[in-house]
This record gives sequence, structure tokens and C-alpha cells, in this order.
Amino acid sequence: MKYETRKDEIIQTSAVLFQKKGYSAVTMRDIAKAMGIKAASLYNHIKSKQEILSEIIISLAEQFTEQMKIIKNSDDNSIDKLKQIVALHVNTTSNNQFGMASLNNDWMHLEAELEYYLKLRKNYENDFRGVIEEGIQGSELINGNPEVMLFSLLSTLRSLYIWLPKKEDLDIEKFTTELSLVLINGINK
Amino acid sequence: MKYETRKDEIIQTSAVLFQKKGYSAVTMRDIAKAMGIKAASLYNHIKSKQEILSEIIISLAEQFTEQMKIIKNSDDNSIDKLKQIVALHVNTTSNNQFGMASLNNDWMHLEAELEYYLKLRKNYENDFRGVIEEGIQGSELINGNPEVMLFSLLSTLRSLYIWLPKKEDLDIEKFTTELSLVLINGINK
DNA sequence: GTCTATAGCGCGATAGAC
DNA sequence: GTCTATCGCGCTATAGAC
Repeated sequence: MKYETRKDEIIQTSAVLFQKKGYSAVTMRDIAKAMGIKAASLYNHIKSKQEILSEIIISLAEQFTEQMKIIKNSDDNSIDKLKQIVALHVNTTSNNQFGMASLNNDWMHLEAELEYYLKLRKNYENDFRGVIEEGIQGSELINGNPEVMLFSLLSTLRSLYIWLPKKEDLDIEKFTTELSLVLINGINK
Repeated sequence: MKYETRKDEIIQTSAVLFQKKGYSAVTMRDIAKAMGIKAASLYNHIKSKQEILSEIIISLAEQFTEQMKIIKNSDDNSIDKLKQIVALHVNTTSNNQFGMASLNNDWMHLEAELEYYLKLRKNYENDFRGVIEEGIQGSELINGNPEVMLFSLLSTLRSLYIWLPKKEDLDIEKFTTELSLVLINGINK
């Protein structure tokens, strides 16, 4: 069974459509049509278009913030923590590539939960920054600008949703290893 | 004088608004209000909302494709070419951060010029890939997966529009050097 | 749980006065 | 070159039949 509930089907179908055109450009009629029903019928399962967006984004944001905290607070060294962060992003994106597009591009259309989302993202980024700063202090990482490092890593990891779907028969574990290598050791010979 | 023409003012004002909420969520009334006029008055300078988007995106896409071609075809070594690509992105983004947001996020809302945009982007990506592949063949770069390298570099460079505005009193040249270092040599000590 | 019908509103764009 | 007024349409969401 592909969907657990009709509500779940609405959310997943919407995520696919949101990825292509963004939240604002997708109509309730579009979502209904993709499911083979009429727009009015959607409201038997969800209370608004906004609720769909919130369901897609918030659970993903919570996952990232929670997992990042666990990684940051573990006893592993900084390089291992960074590898775990790469794996977290590759795995989560691989499991929900369409939701990741909304998380990245449609969060500003959240209404009631916008502040909560921003709080989650701030915690996640602060923990990520902490891992990098600890790596610099412990001389595992180069003594560079931690903001530039954070920016570079985060940009790449946040863009995974664009690239992973293009490589359909991808070996996830191999890709994670290759990406970690490029991000951590660079591309220079 | 901040704007050369009223049309130019419309385009730049729109880019700021598109960056915040995306093309679809911004109305002609929003744009007019930001300029202190009525929506109907906009049509004395532009023929449609679509034309505004096209003006923002196409000129930027042409700049990138053109400059990338020049870099790729130069006689410099691959590492230098990569540094020039980083500088191209930092400089262009620094000059037009709002337009870069549309280039990244709103291109799918192009209508008549969508195909042309996709052609430009393909040329640009192919040249970028060519620089990386030449670097691998010439043993300047590690013998890794060129697609993963391209993905990582491109993701970071395309996200510059999010980060550059946050560092207001940024030394552009210094930032370009730091970013090149992180992207090419990695962060591992 | 899905349907038809429609309320109420905001959209892009145009007409024509000034 | 900007305005007021408005057209025609599509939007989210609701009411109520089946």
C-alpha cells in the first residue's frame, strides 16, 4: 500500500507538485486532479492548503534539528561528525526528495508555524556551526573562516534534492562516501 | 540617480519582492505599492508580469553562459579556471543579489523564453563540467566522480545570493579567496 | 467520502479621463 | 505617466445533496 491514509496521499501528492512550481503556483484543483478527485473533496481530509504545507515542512525540519543535536552531542571526533551530517542529509533527501524541495523553497509561505520553523532552523544551523568550530579548535579542520565553511557545506547538502533524483540507480552509500570526500578533503590533488 | 528608467525601477523593485516570496506570490499591486503608484500604471512601462521576470532572468543567464565560455576556452590551468568561476559567481551575485534569487528559484515560471533559458543553463553546466574533467585528466584534480564535484561546486556558488547579503561589510576579494580555498582544497587539515 | 454549485475575494490586464 | 473603474477569470473554501 503506497499511502497510509487519504490525508497522507494528499500530502505526498502535493509535495510532488510543490517541487515543480512552488507552493503559490499550485492550486487545490491541481492537487485534486493529480489524485483523480474534485478540489472540494480534499477538504474532507485537510482543513486548508496551508495545513498541507505545514505537514510537509515541519516534520522534516524537526527530524533535521533532532538528528543534528544528537550528532553534535556525541563523543565522535569532528570529521566523523561531519560525515554523519552528510549521511543525515543524503538519507533524509533520498527518502523524501519532494518534501525537501518545499523545506528549502516554500518555508516562507508558512503562516502560523513560520516562527517555529525559524527556531528549528536556527538550532540546526547553530549545532552545525558548533561542530565546525570544535573541529577548528581541535585542529582537525583548517584554521579558516567557519562561516564560509558552514555556508559551503550547507549549500551543497541543501541542494541534494535537486541532484539525487537525477541519478536514479544511485548507490546511496557510495554517493555519501564520495560526497564526504569532496566536501571534507576538497578536489585538489 | 538610482534607476536609469522607470522600467528599470520596476524590474529592480520586482526582483526584491520576488526574492522574498517568489514570482507567483508577488502581485502587480505589490510591485506598484512598493513604487508608490497604482498597478495599472505599471503597464505604461511593461507589457506583462511575465516580461518583468524574463528581463530579470535572461540577461543574468546570458552573462553566466558567456563568461563561463570565455573561462573554459582560456589557456589557464584548471585550478585557475575554477578560481575564475568562483570569482564570476561572487561578483555577479554581489552586483545583483535579488536577480540571482529569481534566476535560481523562478526560472520555471518563464513562458516564451523557458526553452532559451534551459539552453543557456545547459551550455553553462557543460562548460563547467568540461573544466572539471580537464582538471582530472591533467591530474590537477583528484580522480573522483566529476558529477559529484560539479554538484558540490555549483550548489555552493548558486546559493551565494542567500549568504552574501548577510555579510554587509564584506571584503569581496577576500571572501572570493577564502571560498576558493574551501571549495578546492577542502576543510580537512 | 465525493460530488455540484457557488460564495467571496484577489488576480492580471485594459479602457479611457486627466 | 498616473489615475479610477472595471472586466473576466481563477482562487480557496463552504454548503448541502447523495
